[in-house]
Amino acid sequence: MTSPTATQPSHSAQTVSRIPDAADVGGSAGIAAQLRRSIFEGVYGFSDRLPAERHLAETFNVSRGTIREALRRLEELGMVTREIGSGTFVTYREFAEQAAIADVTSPLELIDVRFGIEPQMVRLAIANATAIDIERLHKALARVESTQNDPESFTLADSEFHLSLAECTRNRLMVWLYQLINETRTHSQWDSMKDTILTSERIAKYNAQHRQLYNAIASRNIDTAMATMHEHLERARTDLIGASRK
Amino acid sequence: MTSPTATQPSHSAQTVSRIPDAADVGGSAGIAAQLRRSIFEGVYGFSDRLPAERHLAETFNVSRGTIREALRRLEELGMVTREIGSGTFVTYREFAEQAAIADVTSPLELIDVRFGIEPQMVRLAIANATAIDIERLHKALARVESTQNDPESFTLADSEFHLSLAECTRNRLMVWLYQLINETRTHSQWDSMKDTILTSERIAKYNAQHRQLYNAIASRNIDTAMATMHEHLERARTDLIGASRK
DNA sequence: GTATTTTGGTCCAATATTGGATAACATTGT
DNA sequence: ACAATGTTATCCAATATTGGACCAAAATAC
Repeated sequence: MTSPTATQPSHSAQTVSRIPDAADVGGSAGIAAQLRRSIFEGVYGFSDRLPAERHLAETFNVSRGTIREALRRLEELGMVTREIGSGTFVTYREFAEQAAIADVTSPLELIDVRFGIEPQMVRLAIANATAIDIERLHKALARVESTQNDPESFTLADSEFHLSLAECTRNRLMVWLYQLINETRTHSQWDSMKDTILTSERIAKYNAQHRQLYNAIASRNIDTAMATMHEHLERARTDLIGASRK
Repeated sequence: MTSPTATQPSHSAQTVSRIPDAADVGGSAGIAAQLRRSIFEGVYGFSDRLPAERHLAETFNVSRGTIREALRRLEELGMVTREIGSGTFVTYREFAEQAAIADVTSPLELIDVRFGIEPQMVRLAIANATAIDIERLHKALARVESTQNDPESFTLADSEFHLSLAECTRNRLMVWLYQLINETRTHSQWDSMKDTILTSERIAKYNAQHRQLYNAIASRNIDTAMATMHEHLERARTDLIGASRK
């Protein structure tokens, strides 16, 4: 075996020596390659669950042990994590173009930008928000207030609250920009610091400011609203600097 | 596997193992994948209500608990929020294409956003600009000043000047955002108005402000710089409103 | 206004499914 | 003969699914 020509299957394409695809290699290595490619291609997106090992064994027509070996390789590559009783989940996330920017942006840089955008958002919101916008902002407020103890869900709800505020401006460019800023917020190094920073005490204080901000906007009190937003961002910056000192 | 040809046809044959789609994996994970895809595709748009849990349970032919688990995953990803007695609502906003946003953004909306960004840019520029940044800003100033009579090239050089200012902040997110704003600027309705607005007299006045701004930044005079930037934007807004009245 | 219906939120216990682990054996290539 | 890999089988621990019931908030009907 091993004569190079012997491997060519072909009746048709023998002219070009076909480079064996990684997936053609039999066994766990080939299966790992196929799964990896599927993940790269987006067949399985971030946080998706792969078919169960026993199902994969059946579809690939191999034993479960082989599948487990293949998955072990993917796990080593950091592309999946496996949870007993639950399944195998994709942890690989493909990056959008903006992810490059988002990844190099520090939380402090983010705050600096927000210091420009958000007070202006408050001003425009007071000038342009309709009753429907205020109502939506109120719902977002209720949601963020209901996440007292979980940093993860607070971060999410907080983003939604500020995005609702952006929508109050009735300025589509503003909304779009703020979406991009929010995106950066989830991808930046903030992600790894939030558990340290967001104690339930701090969350409570942030939420007090959220409510104050809402009240000021709903009553069209621009001075209070602007002042509150400044305090809000100043507090965020202070907490951030305090955390990076440690 | 001795006979190489027997088992692996690999291309073109029917035995290629088809990897099940993410949506085909059973249970809550598969349902979450299907719902997520529907949201991405716009079947359920922003703020739309998803079918009731009990209804989804019937549709997917699974128990309500499974549906709830799938929805919990979507909630975790920030794609939906759930309200007792009301329903499950989509909170995922589709990123509109940049060009589409640019086309529907009015020059006045653009000015409103710049009113937030640019004064902050001035502040950060004074705090962070290096000698090299100041030098680059100076060159940009020279270029914009040399375009006294041509609205087209003034618009271009003006964009470059403000972008150089953005670079003075040493904040990559700021630079990136301002590039997007500049993009909008060239696509917006501004394009059709600039020949009316940009008389050589107005260009001269804008450039006087550019120089004043540069001098204030180079000498780190923040009060003068901020005031000048406000005047600059205010003048742009006034000229714009004046033009749209005609 | 009140009453009814609909909706998501929660808990329970029985059952099914999943990944983790091990052992005995088969196949392949060296 | 040897080592590596794949196969088959079995059991375990953790989790998911199911079907049911009831609750609380919101919407709807009256």
